[in-house]
This record gives sequence, C-alpha cells and structure tokens, in this order.
Amino acid sequence: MASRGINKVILIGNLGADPEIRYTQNNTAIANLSIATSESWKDKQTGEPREQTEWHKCVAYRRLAEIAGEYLKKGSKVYVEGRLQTRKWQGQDGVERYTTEIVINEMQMLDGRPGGGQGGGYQSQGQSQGQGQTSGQSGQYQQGGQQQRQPAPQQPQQRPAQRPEPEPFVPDQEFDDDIPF
Amino acid sequence: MASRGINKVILIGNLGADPEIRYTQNNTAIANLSIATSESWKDKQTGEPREQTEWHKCVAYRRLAEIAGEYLKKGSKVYVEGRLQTRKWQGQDGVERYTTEIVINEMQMLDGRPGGGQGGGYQSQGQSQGQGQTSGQSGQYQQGGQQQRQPAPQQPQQRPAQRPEPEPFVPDQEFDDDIPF
Amino acid sequence: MASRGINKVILIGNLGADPEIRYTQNNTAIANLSIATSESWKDKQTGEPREQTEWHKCVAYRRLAEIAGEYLKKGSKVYVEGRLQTRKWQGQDGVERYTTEIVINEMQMLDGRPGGGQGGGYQSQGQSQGQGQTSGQSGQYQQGGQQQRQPAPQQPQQRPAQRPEPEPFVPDQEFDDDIPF
Amino acid sequence: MASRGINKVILIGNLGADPEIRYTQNNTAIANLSIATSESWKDKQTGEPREQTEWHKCVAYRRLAEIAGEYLKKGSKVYVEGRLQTRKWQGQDGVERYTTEIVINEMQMLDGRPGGGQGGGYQSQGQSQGQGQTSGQSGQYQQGGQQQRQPAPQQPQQRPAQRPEPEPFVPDQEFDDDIPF
DNA sequence: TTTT
DNA sequence: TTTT
Repeated sequence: MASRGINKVILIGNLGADPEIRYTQNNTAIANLSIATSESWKDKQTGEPREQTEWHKCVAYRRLAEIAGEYLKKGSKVYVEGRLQTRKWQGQDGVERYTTEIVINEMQMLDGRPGGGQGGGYQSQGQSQGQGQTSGQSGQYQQGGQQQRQPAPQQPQQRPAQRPEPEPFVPDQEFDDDIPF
Repeated sequence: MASRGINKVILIGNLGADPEIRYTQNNTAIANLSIATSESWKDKQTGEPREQTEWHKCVAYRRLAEIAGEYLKKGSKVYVEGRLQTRKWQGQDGVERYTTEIVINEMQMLDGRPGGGQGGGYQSQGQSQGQGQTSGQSGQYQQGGQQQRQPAPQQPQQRPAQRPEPEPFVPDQEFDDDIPF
Repeated sequence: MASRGINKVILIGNLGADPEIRYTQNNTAIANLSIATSESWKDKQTGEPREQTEWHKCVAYRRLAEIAGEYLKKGSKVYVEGRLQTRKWQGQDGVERYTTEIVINEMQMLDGRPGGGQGGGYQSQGQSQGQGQTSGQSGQYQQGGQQQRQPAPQQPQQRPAQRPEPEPFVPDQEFDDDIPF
Repeated sequence: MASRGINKVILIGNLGADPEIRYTQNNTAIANLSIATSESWKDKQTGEPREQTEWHKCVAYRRLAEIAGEYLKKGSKVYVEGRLQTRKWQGQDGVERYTTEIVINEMQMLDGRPGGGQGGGYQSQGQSQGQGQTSGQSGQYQQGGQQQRQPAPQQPQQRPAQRPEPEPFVPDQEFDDDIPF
C-alpha cells in the first residue's frame, strides 16, 4: 500500500441505535453504526445554552463488524478511528446522492460491558488506510478470531432502509484483527 | 465550551482547485476547499495496480478562510484538521440532500510557496470543537492579522455552483487566529 | 501563533493515581497526571499472552488542571489530547535528565461520574499548539468557569517527589476554557 | 491484538540529521530519526517574537526503517504517526535514565525527492498499536518491497552514541509494509 | 478537480 | 540537529 496523503477520522461518541449487521453473499459481515458527537456552548449573543449534535455514519467490515454486532448497542460509548469515504448512489427517485461515511479501522469500547472488563480495542488487520493484502492473510482471518464464532445467518439481515441506500460495497482490501479480548 | 465526544478529522492532501472565497453580508470570509487524498495498492486478485482518490469538501471561516485564499491554490499540498459536519439542504429540484464537510480549525501549508519559506500553521482561535467565545475576542480579530489586509470586496464572490448548494451558515463560534507568519 | 509542524498526542487511558495538583506562586494550578495505556497480544514464538503497559506523564495548566483535580481520580478513564514536550532537568545527584510529558490541551472524562452524566470535554482556551494570546483573555479566565470556584489553597500542595523532579514551568501561553459542563 | 486505550502520536516536522540506520544480529533494520517541530508566537508581556523547537526521538523498524534510510535525509519534512514508548536504561555512569520515543507505524514524506514525485506513505504492516502477527507475514516481508534491496551490511552500522544509549530492542510484533512506491 |  |  502506498498512500499520498492522510485521511484520518477520530470519533468518540455514542451509538444512536443498535448496530445494523448484514452479510454479503460472500458471507462477509458489514456493520453500520450511527454515532453521535455533541457540543454545547453558550450563545454569544443571547447567552443561552445551546447544543448541537452531529451524527456520523460509520461502517465496519468483517471481524470488526462482527465485534460491533456482538458488543455494541444503542447508547454504547465508543472510540472509532477510520477514514472518510464518500459514495455516490441513486435513490429510487432517480436522483443522485452522496453519502459520506467513516470506514472504521480501529474501534474501542469505552463502556463497561456485561461480562466485566471495560472493553478492549480492535483494529482491522489491514493498514489504517491500507490495501494490498496478500491472500495469506485472509486465511489468518478465517481461522482466527472469537472462538466458537457462529456462522453468519443464512438469511442475511437487512437494515430497514427507509431512505434508499447505496448498494453495499465491500472493499477487498479491508481486513480485521482476529484476536479476541 | 463543553463537548461530549470527540469529532476530529486530519487530512493531508492536495487542492483540486483554487480555494473558493466568498463573504457573508457581514463581511465574514468563507473558504471552500476541495482536497484530494489518494491511495494506491495492488489488486489482490489480479495483481494490477489500483488507485482510489477521495475528495473532501472542507470549509474555513474568517481569518483561516482569508489565509487559504491568499496562500493556497490548485495543487497545493496542505494539512488540515477539523471536525465533521453534515448539513441538510434542498436542491432546486426540491430534493433534500446532505453534504458532509470538514470544518477546518487548523491548517498548515506543506508546499514551498512563492515568497520563499515553506508555510506555517494556522489555527482558528476558537477551540477545535469549541464555541462560547466572548465578544472581546472578535475585537482581537478585527485588529489583528495579516497587515494591510484588503477589505473584502463589496461584490461578494460567488462560487459558480452548478449543483445547487446549501446556504452558507457561519457559526458564530468559530474564530481564527490573527497572527501572521 | 504560527507553528511549523504538527505535534499532537492522543491518549485514552486510565489514571494510575489521583491527579497531583499544585499551585505556582502566581496561584496558577498545575496538574500532573499519570495515564496508562496498555496492549495485549500473543507472543509470536510461544503463543503466550503478553501485555505491556505504557505510562504517560501528562500535565495540565490553569482551568484544565483544576478540572482534573475536581473530576479525575485514580482509575478514571480519560481522553487527553496535547503536545509532546521534553524538559531537561538536573537531579540532586547533579546528573542531567530529560523528561518527556504531554502538555494537555483537551481533556474528556470517559467514566461515569458521581453527579450523574458521563463527563464532558474541556479544552485549553489557547490553540492546541498555540501561543500568543492577548491579555484580554486572562480576564475572561478570571471571571469564568466553574461557579463558586474556591480560591487556590494558600499552602500550595506539593507532590511528594521521590525522584527529584524538574522545577515547574508554566508557559504563559497556555489558557484554558472557562465554560463549565 | 487487543489494546485498552489509545496511544497515538502525530508529527509533522523536519529531520535534524540524516536517519541513523543500524541492524540487529538478526539483520533487522532499525532507524532512529530526530524530528523537529517548532512554534513561534509573540511574547504576551514584551511583544517580542519567540520560538520554541521541540525535538522528537523516533524509531522505525524493518521495512519502514529501510525506507527512512533510503528516502529521508537531514532537513526532510515528514509526517509520522506512531505510539509513545518510554524505555529505561542505564548509562555508563550507572545512573538510570528514561527515554521516550515515538515508535513509528506510518510515515509519509512531504518533501519533493530527487527522483521526482513527492513521496508516498508507508505503514508498518502490523496494526498501529498492534501485535500478534502470524509468521506467514514475515515471509511476505522477505519477498517484498523495494526491488534490488541491498542486503544489510555485514558490519552493522553503529550510531556514534556520545551519550550512552539503551540497547536496541526490536519488538517482534512490529511489521512493515512491503509495497514500494 | 489534485498529487505521484 | 531541522525548518521558516
């Protein structure tokens, strides 16, 4: 991988909803996360307190997606690091739209979680902005990870897309880390 | 300012075009930058070299906007740091759209520039995700900065928006640094 | 402020001890934080689980220092952002030593805290790597902030430095945000 | 790899000297970089311009080290990302000392370089804070990379350590990317 | 639309 | 020790 430039996003925020997990025909997991960050300040003119919340569309692939599905839920506080990616898509109305997402390559739970502990960190196995993996590594992914991992459901979950959504594209170059907690 | 969460973007890339500078009725400068970051890798299947470029819409206000207008141009390599902000707008076709931008709060030229030197760094005076400034500081802004700064043109420059663009919103909480090179 | 270069540190970790707060003769608060980040992995050779903890010396000034003293304690999980600074000092044995610290300019509690809520974020009022403030702002600091703030103790707290420590140096250019939660 | 916490450093600065490359008995390359970041401001009291330079000790391993040796030199402007690591060592005088370094996991040249182009980005193959690689990848490292790469010199280069330096420790978990420009 |  |  060689990159010309840096494309990095760092967020700490809370999930506005449970992660939406689906699977490609290839059985690759994809997780969509909606993460809120907010700021509050006093209006300079009126002195009144104000607050603004920003919602970030985030997407994780493969192992990171599965971890998100397992450990995160509505309200979870999470650190994510990734890169910005804008996709063009066409709604059912034929209108072209653009959606900007954060493609997650590192994730860390900041909440306590049921089983004790306070959450660890996960990274996609690929480089943070990286591509160009060799096939040897996807084998590592296959064998690795959360032991006893359930196979992905045969009936892929769909997220109920009120607003028509772009087709899922899974970059072949994103890999994730297979080492459990 | 108090924020719940972190919303941070770091980019290093090249401008795809000269910065577009315009001014509000208030005479506040706004700069729109289009910054490319790209990555190249070898396709895992075919072994062929591939490249993907990501285009980032960035916006700077006030002093940072003026500096961008003065020192950056098409092709310039630049470091920017900021926060993600998604705005909703309605095209002339009546369709709602969303645009995600990076609101710049720090900027640093990485190119040599004509007058010698290699460019310094600039930050918005406000906090990176911050708000809640007192009015005293805007005075500082007035008196400060690049000496001999020309007054903003009476005929505000418009960027030729092929694709209808949202109305410019200038947050009252963004300030910039007034200290020249 | 103009900077040539970027000097940025981002940590999420836990405090190994309560913050150590002291005050300069000027009554400026200084907080020393010791923050741990750790990583665990499996040894490539032996397959055994390993863990390594890194301890980071962090320092905050003024309002940020006071906030640290009020809200953080041993075990607290915290996000800090700052810049690296290495100071030279001489121990009682006459030997020159160097200490590298993170000078905090943004801080965010990631733990739930007693009074409800989950902690907000704070930033030094100055620019992240910034200097060159006008005096007008220190007034803002004086009037601002956590209401009913107690005056700093007349008897400055000293941290019990087993290992001789460098003299505290408070940069006149670091300011902090005066806006409470 | 699982990490509890985030330990991230981002620098843009200039090399104060050519990279110092040496090799372990294992023939693993290690590069030591000294990177300057500086800030300038006007003294609040006197109004005089001031400048402060911070020097950062950085270290890269394996492929990244070799790339640093090939493409960077005194004065080069570079982006590095890595993690903080403090090592304890004992000088010849028997005194214990601590040295804090940035262990680089991503590097990007920001200067034009002789052969045209303006430099690409490189990442260590491992995760940014990561460990737990399989041995399969080190093979990839062996075959990969800059074609015609010279074998490491049999007489390992030593850096002329005026000030006694700690023994080089090469973490077995750091890998680098083997994909050339 | 940039850059290599 | 760099850079401007």
